[in-house]
Amino acid sequence: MSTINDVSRLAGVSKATVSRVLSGSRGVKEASRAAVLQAVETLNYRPNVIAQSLLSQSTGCIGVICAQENINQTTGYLYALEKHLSQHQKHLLLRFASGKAEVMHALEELTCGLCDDVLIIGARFPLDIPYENVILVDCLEFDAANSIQFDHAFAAETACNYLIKQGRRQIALIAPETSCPVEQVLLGYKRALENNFLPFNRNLIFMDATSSSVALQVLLNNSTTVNFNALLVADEQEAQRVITQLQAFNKSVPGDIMVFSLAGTLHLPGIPTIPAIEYSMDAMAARIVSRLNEKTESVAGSSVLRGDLIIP
Amino acid sequence: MSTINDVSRLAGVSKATVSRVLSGSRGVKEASRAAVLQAVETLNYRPNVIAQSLLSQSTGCIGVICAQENINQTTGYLYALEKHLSQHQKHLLLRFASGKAEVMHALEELTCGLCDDVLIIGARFPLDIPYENVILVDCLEFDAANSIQFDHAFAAETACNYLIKQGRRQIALIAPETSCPVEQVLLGYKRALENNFLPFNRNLIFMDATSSSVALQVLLNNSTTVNFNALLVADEQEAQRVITQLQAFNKSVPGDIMVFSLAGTLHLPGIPTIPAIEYSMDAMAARIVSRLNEKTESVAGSSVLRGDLIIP
DNA sequence: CTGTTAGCGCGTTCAT
DNA sequence: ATGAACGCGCTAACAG
Repeated sequence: MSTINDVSRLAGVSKATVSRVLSGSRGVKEASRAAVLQAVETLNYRPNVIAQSLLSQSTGCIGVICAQENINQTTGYLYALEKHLSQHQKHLLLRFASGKAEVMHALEELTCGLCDDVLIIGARFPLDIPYENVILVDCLEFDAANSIQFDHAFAAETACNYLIKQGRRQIALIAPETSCPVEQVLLGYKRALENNFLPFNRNLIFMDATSSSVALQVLLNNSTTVNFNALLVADEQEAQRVITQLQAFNKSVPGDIMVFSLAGTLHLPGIPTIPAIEYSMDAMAARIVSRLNEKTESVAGSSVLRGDLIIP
Repeated sequence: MSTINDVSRLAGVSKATVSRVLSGSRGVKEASRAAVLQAVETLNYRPNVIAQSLLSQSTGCIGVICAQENINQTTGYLYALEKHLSQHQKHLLLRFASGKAEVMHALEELTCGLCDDVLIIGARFPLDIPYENVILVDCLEFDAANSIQFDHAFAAETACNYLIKQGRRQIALIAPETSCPVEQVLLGYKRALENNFLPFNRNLIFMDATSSSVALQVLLNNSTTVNFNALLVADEQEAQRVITQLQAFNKSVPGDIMVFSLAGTLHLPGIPTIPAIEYSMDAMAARIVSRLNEKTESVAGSSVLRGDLIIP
């Protein structure tokens, strides 16, 4: 790769002039401007962004650490994020990490000058970040200063209200800690029940189950004593899993049991659409990018994103 | 962020000594080594990788341009790739691009010193790359020097052989140019037919159809004159789409028509598994990383990856 | 064993 | 208008 020295030599001017032509172009004699442009063309010169970064102390790289346990998801959110970032001349440095140790390790590697800022997405474990320029997206810390949250309480409340209006008053909830922030979900769940003057039945709630399959089985086994005609699950994958299991036990969906996904739908042909809360990945990306730009002006804070109700 | 100067000042040694301690640690007096380590600790100093990159002329960043038309896929391949790359101390710089212009634009932005190498994945359009350090993965150019190809001919041949052994001798093929390399697929398709002494029926082949739905409809409308009891499609998404359409026309799957996906399965609960060719993303990632390391030793070439047959 | 010097490629003074 | 010089943070070569 040719450098600015090669260009200045070929054009018969100094490095400074070359630099001037390529950046501002102001106050340069037309002759030398043309010569520089010509030399740039023949040498196919492009300024080395690393050298520029060293000087400007910013690389334009945004680290994105995906901490989702549930990796088998669509690229939807990465796509939306990348589109918004590249529109703002920023690069997306991708990293997957499961568990706190891996996240912190990735963070170490990205914050040595490589990335201007780092996003941590979907961590379902506590995380105390010692760095400034880190934004937590849909992570556990609710009150962290620099975080963008999905309003899971709102989602659960909306879900319950919808189900209740559909005549489903016995709503089971299977939401393991690893897939969603349980306190938030439970908060919304209870709020909806209260507002509809319905009793809270602890036997319908499964938050600590290691496996959602086991939780559902407990429900099915006790179905003579514990009634339920709706089921709230963390995401669409969980939904499909429980639907299969329900059908194996002769429960029709949504006839007997209405299954509701608290996060997203897959929109795949062949899969029947179920009611769900869906978060706009585009809105999320927009929020993130605006936050990144805000940071330059040293404004910060926590913001909350609410999902749309999808009705099949 | 503190610099090497801060450390050297605090430790009372020169920058060079600090550098020595942090890299080689060989031939440094124990006293000053301890002083440096102490200063590093208190200042929480970490070398700036950008400055190191400027000197070493390599950033450890690998650009990955995803040119898939079909974006709604799983993160599977990105996950596998990132895991392999980070294992080799390399960073994955992600970029989505549709169409040649966008790909070339992304390439321009990444090859200005930011990325040591660039991967272009899944481009279904011609692409003449003017740069050295670019590897084409599952792209159109079959004979490009630096490419890693999926053996689509082998996939189609395997698929047909399997279907024929299952008693399906009228195999329709819907493979639009945008989703797979048509020549390759057709090659394998024809080879299998020849080896099984079956006639080639042009009316079963749809390669240029703008929409696979239209193609299938042509087949269904002509079903009195053109028989088919198996259907080869590009990927699982296509498969689910055509299955829905087939069922709407009272064709049972796989009873009347066996649908075969030429690339991948989703393995989602709720979706019945169909026969398919599945490429190991882990094997692909391993191949890519080994090619990346080979390049350092200036060895190159084209290699081909074959997929596994998945039987439901 | 360690400090000094030079230079990676670039932008930005400060002179001229 | 433009060239020389400096510095971004770091490592490598040389000298002591």
